[in-house]
Amino acid sequence: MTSKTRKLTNPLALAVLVLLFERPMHPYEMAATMRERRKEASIKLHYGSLYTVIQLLLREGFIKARETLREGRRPEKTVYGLTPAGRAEMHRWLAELVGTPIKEFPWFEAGLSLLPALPPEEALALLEKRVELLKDVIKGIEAGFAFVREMKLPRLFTIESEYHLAQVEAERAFIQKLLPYLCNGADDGIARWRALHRERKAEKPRKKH
Amino acid sequence: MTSKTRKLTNPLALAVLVLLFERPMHPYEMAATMRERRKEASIKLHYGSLYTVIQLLLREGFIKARETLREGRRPEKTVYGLTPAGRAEMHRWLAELVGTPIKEFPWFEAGLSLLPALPPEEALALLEKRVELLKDVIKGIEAGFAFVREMKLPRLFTIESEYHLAQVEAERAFIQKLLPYLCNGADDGIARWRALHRERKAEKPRKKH
DNA sequence: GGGGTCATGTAATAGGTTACATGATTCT
DNA sequence: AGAATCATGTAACCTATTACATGACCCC
Repeated sequence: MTSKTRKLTNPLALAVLVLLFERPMHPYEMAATMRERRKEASIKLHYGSLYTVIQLLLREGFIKARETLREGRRPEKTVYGLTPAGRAEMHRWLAELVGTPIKEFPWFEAGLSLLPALPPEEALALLEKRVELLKDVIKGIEAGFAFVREMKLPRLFTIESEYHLAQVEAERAFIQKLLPYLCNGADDGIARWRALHRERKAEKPRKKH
Repeated sequence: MTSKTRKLTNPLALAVLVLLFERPMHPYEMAATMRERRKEASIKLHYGSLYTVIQLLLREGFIKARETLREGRRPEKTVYGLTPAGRAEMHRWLAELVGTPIKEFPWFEAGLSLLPALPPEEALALLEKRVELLKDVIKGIEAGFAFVREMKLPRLFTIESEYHLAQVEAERAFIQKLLPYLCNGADDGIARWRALHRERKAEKPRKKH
């Protein structure tokens, strides 16, 4: 099954499959484990939809109930486990994620591609602001590393943060390299951009009053 | 309105607002223009949902019908234009996109964070495969630049591709730096990873037959 | 007694995708 | 004649999000 034909696209579903590959668990335990491992930092998941996702995984035959526990008068805990199909799907999905680059659509890329709709001076100011904020993000990630190193957690469990850092770092460097062009660029694009927004500014005030 | 309270999150809606900021258009013309400018390369959009999105923009009061044209017996063309609210929303949204970094959730980052669920040798092979594919992606983007340069299009209209290239390049570099660690890493994480999958492999064959 | 955690779920909503349907016009 | 383009829309589906609801148990 390729990504095109995959029904479940919610990353929470993959996270659940991986957890159950480790060992059978009941839903609350899954959420607790993921929270403990801070999976929400690297995987887009909403714990609120856990029970929905489990329904879907059941429907697809990827997991099945193993046993139902009851302690005292508390609600029943249903422990789920992977089916062979689930194990296969987990493997296929994860291997695809790791081995095959897919085009992602970061919002910033969309923003850049629509940048000419902002006045040039404003665009410049916003990008400078972004650079500052990115520096804070970078500090935050590095602080996270420092913390993890103190806890003596092996590097293997933080490679996703290393990746995140590399991406953010690259973005920062990219913007800083881009700024001079937007600022002093003498090509036709920049000229037309400036002209367009000068026109607009001349038009608008008429409407007021 | 911040991203938290925004109702329309479909980037196609933003693209439409920006187009109408340029000039009033009818839907088909919007799609044609976006296609011509290859917006689908940098913005996640499905032209099929254009008419749905336009309904939503109308409902929100961001656009309104300007005039309805009919040529011969063809279907009516409704030309839409921005309302003041639409212009404001466009500006707010775009400025936010450009000026404020938000956490994105690339699938590869999720994959890395779940990597221990794959056998180490396989993970390694997949990452090596990914590097090769990334090199192709990079070549593709660079070929795009060459083409654009021949067309004498100003750089301003390709900065989103430059950004994309920077990100992909950073990812390639990151993986190549990571590989030696996964391969020869002598820390506890790698050791436990190898041990876990050795165990699994020893278990599984029993099930067959 | 109250707050926090354990633990499960339901229901409403809707934004978005996909596929389908229609028909005129223009080009080859 | 037939294919491609112009041009608009509908309708089903449905994943996923959000909010709400429930109640036991435990510790201070």
